[in-house]
Amino acid sequence: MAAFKSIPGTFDILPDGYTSGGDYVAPVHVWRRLEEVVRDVMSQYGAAEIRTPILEPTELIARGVGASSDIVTKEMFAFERGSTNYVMRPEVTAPVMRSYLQHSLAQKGGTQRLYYIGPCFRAERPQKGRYRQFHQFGLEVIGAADARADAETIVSLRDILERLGIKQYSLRLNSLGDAESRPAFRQALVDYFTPLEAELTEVSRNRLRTNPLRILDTKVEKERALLENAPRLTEFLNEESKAHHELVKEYLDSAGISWIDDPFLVRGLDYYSRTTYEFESPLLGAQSSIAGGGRYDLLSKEVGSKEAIPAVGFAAGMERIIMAMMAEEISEGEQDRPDVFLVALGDAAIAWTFSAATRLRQKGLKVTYDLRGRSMKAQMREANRQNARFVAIAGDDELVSGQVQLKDMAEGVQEALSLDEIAPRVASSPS
RNA sequence: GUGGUCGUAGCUCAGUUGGUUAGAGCGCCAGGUUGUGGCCCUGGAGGUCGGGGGUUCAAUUCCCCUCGAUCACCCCA
Repeated sequence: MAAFKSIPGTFDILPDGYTSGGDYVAPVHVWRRLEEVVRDVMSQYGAAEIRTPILEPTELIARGVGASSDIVTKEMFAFERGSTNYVMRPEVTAPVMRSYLQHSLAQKGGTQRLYYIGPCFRAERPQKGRYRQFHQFGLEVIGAADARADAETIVSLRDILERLGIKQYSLRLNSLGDAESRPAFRQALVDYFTPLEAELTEVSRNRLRTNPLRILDTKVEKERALLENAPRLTEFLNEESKAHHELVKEYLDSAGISWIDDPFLVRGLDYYSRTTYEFESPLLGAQSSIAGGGRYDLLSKEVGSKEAIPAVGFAAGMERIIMAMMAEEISEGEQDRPDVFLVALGDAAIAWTFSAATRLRQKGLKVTYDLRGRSMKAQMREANRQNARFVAIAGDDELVSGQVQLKDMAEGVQEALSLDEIAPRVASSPS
């Protein structure tokens, strides 16, 4: 038993994949593959990367998520130091908005398309697909009210999933209406359910007070039946919101995306408006959401902007996407492998490996060698384990002649070459 | 925060109806090959049987607590 272990709900990503308590953690090259695809697709959409601090003022996040104080006190890693309250960011939308305002990015002309990749932290009890340190990537399109912006975020996410080879996912879509319709609907829902309170589960009774829209999420049969006659969000949308929603759906159709209109899809927070959506995978258990997004025209004012700045975006859970990739048995890119592994026989050759490696690396090759002075057999085994393309063998004879034996590990053939001939030879061979 | 299940080697798991030195496969190390990997054979290292307490002549095994893992609820920004 090791003396120290990683904090519950956190995990190491190693060069090789491993299982821990039955949980598979994908090797680092899978993560890099995902990140590459994200960067690639994001740049196709004209999005630029933004990196914001892990630590943010607690107040920023508290304003962002609204007054649901439970989230701040119980679900976040927050602490006080001196007179400042810090929080380890639980999401990146509010930080990006903060950064946008802080640096007056609105002055950079038109809309900002910003994407991020990085860790987030929530103090929840871990379960499948839910960790205390987890990783998200996301896109925020700030300064655009146009329905194309809403659709664009969805299409970019679709592109990323497709590029990764993920086939099994679904997209649910809804409109939450604007600053007037949402509170009206919320009130109507409360008015409808209050007389029925006795028929609700305890959970839903709590939601009735704290977050009535969440009742729409219920999985209880009886409550779903009650919802049949409940007020419909769509009835509360004004003409502009309806038109916006229709337009988003038209754009999605033209992009060839299939979606499900789900009037029960809600987000917990008040700053969302109009478009809201969720990508789900059927392969992930209870935490089936792989990405969620929507329009948040009201956030900017919550975090201190004088004017409302229209914005739309999504956040995607990288752990869950990788779980989906693993479940679909997607081949996940390649592990890094050395071009040349140097095998040394004898003390003179051991000293030679260092200078030879330096020289070959300066020519751009990936070069490794054994650091423990082991037997030739062990060195060959190590070269094989590292999946080296070539092995360069040097003993006393080779050091005298100035030529080493370069062995092609896949072909099993070898030839005598000088050190300077190695790089061209490796380059001419198919990797 | 609540509940279910589970903790034996690096990994996946046997096992002990409580009884001398706790096993296998894979992985790791080495030898079989005096300078050649993968396959095969042989050998080896590696475990205070998650931790603490209790019952007992004796606990890895039974009981309690605790920690951890996992799944679900809650929450979901």
